[in-house]
Amino acid sequence: MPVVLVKIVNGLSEMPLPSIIQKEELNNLQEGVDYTNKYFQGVVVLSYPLMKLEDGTKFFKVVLQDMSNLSSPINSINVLIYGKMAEDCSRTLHHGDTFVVAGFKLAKSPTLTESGRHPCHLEVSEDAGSAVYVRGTFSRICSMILPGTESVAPKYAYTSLNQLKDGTIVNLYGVVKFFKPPYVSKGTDYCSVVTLVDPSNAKLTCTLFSGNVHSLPKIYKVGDIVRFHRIKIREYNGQMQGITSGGFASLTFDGTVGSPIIPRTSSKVYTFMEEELKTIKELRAWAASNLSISGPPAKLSDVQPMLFFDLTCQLVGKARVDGSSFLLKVWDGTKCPYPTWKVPVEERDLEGEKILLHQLRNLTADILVYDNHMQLAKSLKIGSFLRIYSIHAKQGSADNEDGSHIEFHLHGGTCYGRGIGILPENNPEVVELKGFLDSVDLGGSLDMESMSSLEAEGTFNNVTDIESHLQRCQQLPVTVLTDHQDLKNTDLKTILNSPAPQQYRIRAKLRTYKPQKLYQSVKLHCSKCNSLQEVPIGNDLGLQDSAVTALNTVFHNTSWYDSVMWTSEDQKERKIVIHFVRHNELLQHPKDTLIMIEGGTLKEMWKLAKRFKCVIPVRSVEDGLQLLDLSAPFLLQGNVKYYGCKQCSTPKPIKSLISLAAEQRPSWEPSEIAQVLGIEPLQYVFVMRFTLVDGTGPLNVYLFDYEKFFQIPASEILASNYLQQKMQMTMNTLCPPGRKLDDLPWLECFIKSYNIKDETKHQVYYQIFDTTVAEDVV
DNA sequence: TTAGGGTTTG
Repeated sequence: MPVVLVKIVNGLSEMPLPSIIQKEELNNLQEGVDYTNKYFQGVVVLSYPLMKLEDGTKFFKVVLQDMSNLSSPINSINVLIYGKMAEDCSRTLHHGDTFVVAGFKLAKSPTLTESGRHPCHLEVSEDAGSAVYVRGTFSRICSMILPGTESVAPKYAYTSLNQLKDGTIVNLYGVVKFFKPPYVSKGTDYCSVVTLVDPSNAKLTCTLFSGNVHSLPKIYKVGDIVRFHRIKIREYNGQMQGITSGGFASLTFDGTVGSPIIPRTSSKVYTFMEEELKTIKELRAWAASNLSISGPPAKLSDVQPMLFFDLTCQLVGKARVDGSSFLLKVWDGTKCPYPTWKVPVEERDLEGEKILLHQLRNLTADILVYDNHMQLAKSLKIGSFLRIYSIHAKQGSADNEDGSHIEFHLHGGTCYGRGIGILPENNPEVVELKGFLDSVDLGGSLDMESMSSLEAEGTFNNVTDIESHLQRCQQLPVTVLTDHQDLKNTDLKTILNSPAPQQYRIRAKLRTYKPQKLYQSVKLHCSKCNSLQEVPIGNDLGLQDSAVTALNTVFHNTSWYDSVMWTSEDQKERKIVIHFVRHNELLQHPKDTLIMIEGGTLKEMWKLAKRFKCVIPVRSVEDGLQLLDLSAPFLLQGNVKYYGCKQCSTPKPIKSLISLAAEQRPSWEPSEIAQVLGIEPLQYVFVMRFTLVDGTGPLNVYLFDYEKFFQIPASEILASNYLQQKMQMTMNTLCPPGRKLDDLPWLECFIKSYNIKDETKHQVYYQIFDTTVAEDVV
């Protein structure tokens, strides 16, 4: 039997044991029996320090309690572990863990054992062919934080949301469908309104009050899961309503499938047992298919005018504005693609690190908060991490001088959950944001926008400085060579009159280009057969095939993935199956997890792709899973749909992915996935025709670019308005609309000529190589 | 007591 040391914390509810081995009860253990194919399972109630025996062998001893036989006079046993396994176990095992020992030897204990303990002990080692499995319990984690709380857990009953009755006080679980972060009420308390749903399809809106903001649920986003204890149910306007009663307590959990189950609470004592772990997992799985939970919150770079959005950010400055509004200056490391409004405030009223405020001046957003939000805003600490809910990105008024700017308002009131939440430093999204903020280069290049703000701040002394800088910019070529700097320029006429193939350096102007609608320039290219094809558009075309047609869909819980099936609520009662690929028997963090989906719509797949590392649309066939027809993407990752070449691919069964899943740290690279699945991946590419002029003659050259020329990956542009705008701006710089030929900027390019011959004709084509848009243009 | 979900109009 292989040696396996598996640590499962908050993972699977069942041990991933080989089916050949069978469970043995404590009271059946007898000397002289062969336990090679048996296992014993118990909870670690005692462990001793790791020791070395006289011959140097490592030795570790634990006491396991048989939880299924607690009433028996003998309910625990010593386990002696030898060698490397002793070392591994001493590091891995903790009090309260469930420990499975397979393939052990049973021997009589040489000394008198304590009362209640079995007279024999288990001997475990790699040499004896033993295998051990460890499952950390949640109560262990709680007990580490709060020693002694796990053994006295009262048993709670939970009421489902469709069973609530007027005038009762109940315990319940729910998935957050809507919430208002705690705000100062007009009375004496903080208030938070939370709407919950659960698999009974009932809905409950709870109005929670507390003088202490920390005793209200710490909900950060829709989809979080809460457990409420002692909430009072009342009828209000013909509907059930929850309201805080004496002794109200709550736990809040991240609702993401596979993420660590760590309760957020201010309670000093709470219980959390295995059963409840199961409830959270069930609710997560239910919510994943039944609730529309938006993807990651917007960044400043995604902001669209006229919309409301939630922003996760860091506070860098704050200032009093007037009696009804207050200014928060925040950043998230990205830049809003539109000019943003700067709220004028008195220098002396602005709180925050002056140098940092200056450094971040082009990255901060001014958010004006009104009325009831002012009190909380004033109390915020500079440097803290916030999530501001339902910020209004308002188009600046047109009569204003710079009419196109965006203003950020947090209006008064709490409609739509409008408010400010303070995120703790250990919140995973804050940890991620901090990492990102640290990586932001504050040096930055001197772009036009930062120039004008510098001017406003007096760094540029007068208008002439700016004009001369502008002129200098215009003289520099807008594209540059990445190689071949030593070549001399050739004029276009000479190129046209020369035989192909050859390579040239040219200096020319871009008179026109095709396609004018830039999104039409994105194609899919097969590097094997050299074919080009259009990118399939939008809708579910090609994914119809993934419908789960048969009720007896192979519902495999195999060794390498876990499967969950849902039925959609609509009349079609569509079946959706998601298969979560495990790694070393464990479910990983969603961001590291590959999932496979049957019966999902493209929209659902996009949503899942935002949460999980990869999504592969599949269908079930008799002997397992297989890819859909290659009209559908074979993989969705991030914002990108990956397609395979129908002509050059030989799809293999999905189980070919096992080899990748078994890697130490599966990277789930699209290229690797394609390779093991027998797919020849198509690459996204920009294909454009530039008409260049230099006074000697026009020349049509083709641009065939994956990402080098525009410094924008062709694969990502279709999913990003921001990148499309950026590309449009670049093209406007290369070929400014409405400009006379004389006023067009120069491009420096490296081009190759080549021959295309067929039976009837012979033509010379030209293609741009080793050229990129200049740094100050991007 | 407060608020009782469904965007300000600065």
